[in-house]
Amino acid sequence: MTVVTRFAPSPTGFLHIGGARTALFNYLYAKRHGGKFMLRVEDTDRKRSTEPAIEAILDGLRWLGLDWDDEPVFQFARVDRHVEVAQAMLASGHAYKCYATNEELAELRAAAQAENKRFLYDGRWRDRDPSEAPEGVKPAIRLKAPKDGETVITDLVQGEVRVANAELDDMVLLRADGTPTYMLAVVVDDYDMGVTHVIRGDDHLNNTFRQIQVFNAMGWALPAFAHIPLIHGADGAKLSKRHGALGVDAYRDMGLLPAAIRNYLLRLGWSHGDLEIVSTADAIKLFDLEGVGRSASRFDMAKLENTNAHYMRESDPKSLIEAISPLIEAKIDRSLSVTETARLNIGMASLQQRAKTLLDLAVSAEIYMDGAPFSQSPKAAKVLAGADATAGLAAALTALSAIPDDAWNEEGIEAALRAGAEAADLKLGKLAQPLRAALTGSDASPSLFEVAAVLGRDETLRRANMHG
RNA sequence: GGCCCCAUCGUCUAGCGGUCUAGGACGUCGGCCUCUCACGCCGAAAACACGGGUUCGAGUCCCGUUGGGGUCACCA
Repeated sequence: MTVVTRFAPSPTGFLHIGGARTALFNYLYAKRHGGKFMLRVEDTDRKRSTEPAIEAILDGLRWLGLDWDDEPVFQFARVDRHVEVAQAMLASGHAYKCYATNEELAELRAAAQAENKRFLYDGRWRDRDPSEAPEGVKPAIRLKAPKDGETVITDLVQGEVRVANAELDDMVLLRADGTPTYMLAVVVDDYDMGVTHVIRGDDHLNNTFRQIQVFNAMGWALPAFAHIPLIHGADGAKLSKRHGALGVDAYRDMGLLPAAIRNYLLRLGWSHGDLEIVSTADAIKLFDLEGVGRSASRFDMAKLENTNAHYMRESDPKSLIEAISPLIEAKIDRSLSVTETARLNIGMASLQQRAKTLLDLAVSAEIYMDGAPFSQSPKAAKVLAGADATAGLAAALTALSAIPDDAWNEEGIEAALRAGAEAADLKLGKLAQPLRAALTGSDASPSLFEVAAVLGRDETLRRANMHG
């Protein structure tokens, strides 16, 4: 049997981090088993579903590299089929028409609330003759759910979960206006799409009991279920929009790499011994549902950033330059010159060692722009204002000026600066820090010898002289 | 509140009855390296929620308590 998984977001907002992880797990599971990863847009709520949300979700998945197989299925386009199934259930006696009005239902709900009890539809039309139907009331169609016994979910993550059928009421399959409910639509779509493994957040666990009843009513084989724990915010509460849950686009804007997000999300709730760094290629070989934990986990930005820093270091310098060029251009308000790009090509390897995000990287790369440094950090200013800064800088300048053009490289610069320090009877740091402040406007940067080499003789001396 | 789920360092987790004086990672704090920063390396503090069982033996199995979470629509 070919594995078919699916990610089924409702397009009422952006793709948040929890959805991204659900998609990831579905993707990995399908790939692991050589199956298909499908996308289904659950847009049956016409009031809340929006086109921009659909785009945001699709873009988010694409950006994360979670490409789906086949065309996305739009649930709303399948209403006829959902209605057809509801009618079949009506015909087979697994469903019935319910003429209870909204007012009646509201009363029941209020009564239940007054007694501090949960509202359960009482099945008042379950066995009534249709001839008793009131005039002018359009019926909803409800599932004739089993009243006795229990419904059991055999979940690949949660184990066996059971509930007494008395706890479940006859849910609505088709609304009075003839539109299908989510509960009906999911089951029909999962069945029609040949979904073999339903991997979703465990906020759906309670829905699963009812969905199983629909599968049973239709005589359809059950897919395997795997309910993965939710991701909570740093405070332990559910990650909600009000709680600062962000769309994946926000993480992109923070300068995070998709590979890093995939790795972080994978490890959030899944483990394979002590493995921490797992590429997606490796994850496809290793991912299993047994490795998924059963308790909710908290989202930890610091660890995500650390993972991101790791992937930054591993990245191809060219791809990073491509990624940050637009950011730098926005900052300097012009295109990068050939010289500047050339400097980045040489300097990137060590810049990327130091950045946690693309944003950091773009800022650190500014030192290689013409006209930089664009600002001076307080610490750099302090270094330059120090008592021995002038002497150090002068010694550095003397040493630098004496370097012939053909020796202007990392080794040559280092040799000259070290010799200059010795000649002036100063520690290397006494020349290096003021020079660094002058060249970069900061007290921290890649190797000074490298920075000077990348900048070239003229630009280096120009910057150094501004403080000399 | 009913029902369901969960419970190891601050966080993510390893652990699937004895090898646990509980391991790894992030973070934190020291130190080394060193032209600064970062990387890297070395080291430290830091956890089995509680109470009962079962067992020769429990972080690991069972029950309860407590705590946390989810869910209770003619939303998805």
